[in-house]
Amino acid sequence: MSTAPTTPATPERPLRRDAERNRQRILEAAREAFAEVGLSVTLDEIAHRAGVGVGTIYRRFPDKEKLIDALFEDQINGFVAMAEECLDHEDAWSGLLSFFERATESHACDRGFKEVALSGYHGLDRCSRARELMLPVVSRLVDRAQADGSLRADVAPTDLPLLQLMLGSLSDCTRDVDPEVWRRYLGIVTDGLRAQGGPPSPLPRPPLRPEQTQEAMRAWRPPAR
Amino acid sequence: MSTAPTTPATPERPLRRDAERNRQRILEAAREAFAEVGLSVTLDEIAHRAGVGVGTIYRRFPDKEKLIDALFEDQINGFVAMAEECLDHEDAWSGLLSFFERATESHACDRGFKEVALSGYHGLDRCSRARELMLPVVSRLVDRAQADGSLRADVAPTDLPLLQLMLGSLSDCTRDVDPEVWRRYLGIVTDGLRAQGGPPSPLPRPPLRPEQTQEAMRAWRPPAR
DNA sequence: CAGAAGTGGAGATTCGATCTCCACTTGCTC
DNA sequence: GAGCAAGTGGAGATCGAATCTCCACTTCTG
Repeated sequence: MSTAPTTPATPERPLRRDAERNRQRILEAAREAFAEVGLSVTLDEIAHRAGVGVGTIYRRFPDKEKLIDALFEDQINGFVAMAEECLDHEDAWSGLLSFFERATESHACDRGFKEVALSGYHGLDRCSRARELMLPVVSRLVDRAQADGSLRADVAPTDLPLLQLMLGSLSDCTRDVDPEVWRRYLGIVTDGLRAQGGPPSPLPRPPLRPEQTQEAMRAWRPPAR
Repeated sequence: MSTAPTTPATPERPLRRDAERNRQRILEAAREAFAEVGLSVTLDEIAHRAGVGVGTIYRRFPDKEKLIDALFEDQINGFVAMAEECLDHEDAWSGLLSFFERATESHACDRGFKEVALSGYHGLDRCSRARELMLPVVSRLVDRAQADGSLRADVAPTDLPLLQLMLGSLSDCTRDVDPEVWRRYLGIVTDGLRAQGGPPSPLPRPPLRPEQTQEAMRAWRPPAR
């Protein structure tokens, strides 16, 4: 969300003023484009949004992967920090819910981030290292909520990323139709995770209308080969 | 599953015996390949599996789309029939569950079918006509289960295809790791759909181990552009 | 104002798919 | 079993979409 304080280039020799300005524009445009379209946006598209030529991008970043790595490092570390904060909720269940909701939200708002966070995407060392930090934190969230009897006993920490993945693909194809409707399905899933039944919790969003559903399905794309 | 009685070519003039045999091989190979890989398998791959050259495929089918349309017509009609059968369960809830389970199963076993059933995939007239028949049937399944108080009152018929879509993308990336684990997540989701809480229903499959989860995530691919 | 730094964007390159084409092979009919 | 229409394989024409290169030109800075 915030324009992160991305590394201001190696200060071996400072960039010319116009060059530095372009560098920032590229980073900004890339963040935007990755968020909207996903990691598959072309560099041509990014260059266009930044108002520069492709050549300018290649002058600053050796290749597309390096650009991605530079861009998402902060974001993925922030994600881990968010999970840790959720451990501090005094109520274990609401801590878990809060993690779940914020995680799904990040995925819904930023396709690029979702792809970096969920997939292997080879060659993003810094990002994949951060990903490894997640499982332990998630385990503690799960343990805590099972210990106090709010989370059903038969779910495991490894279930969470997979549930995230499911919700992520839903939000991916509903985003243009109703960008918040994923909350409805998150509600259904989390009701399915509670240990003791009670009445279902009210769903935070109304269902899609039939035409909206049609449109969402039309927006669905099979996974890339 | 069954080798459907696909239209035996226009009987204007019967094919030579070897040609008809090849035609069947192509259909069979295509069914297999679409199921395993999805609609994006190349015709080269299909030709290879069928033990014929690409040219032979093009002699029988004007293009890839026609081949797909021919292949999935029966299957999608069968799907609608299956949904109608589920209306006959005397218990509304188990009818709904049964539909849900069998639908997810078809998607898990056949990537091609999933893509035809869920996405718009333009230009498959016969298939898309069949898809339109679904909503009314699903509505009756939902109504019935709400009328007898087993299904939570705030879900709508349009929720079902979207829940299917979620489960479908899960099964897509877990299929090589544990082809049945989608049942676990189906269990969580359907627990979230029940009207009155009770104890959670036992999950039909154990969770994935951490390495398996890693592998499943590695198998995840972002939607095609 | 000189020269170093930076730039744009056409196009070289690679890749992976669909579909064409024709010299050759096979099956059917008489 | 001969002759010919039907059928075949698969190399390669063709398309499209992406990454990345290159260099004549522009812009900054000391």
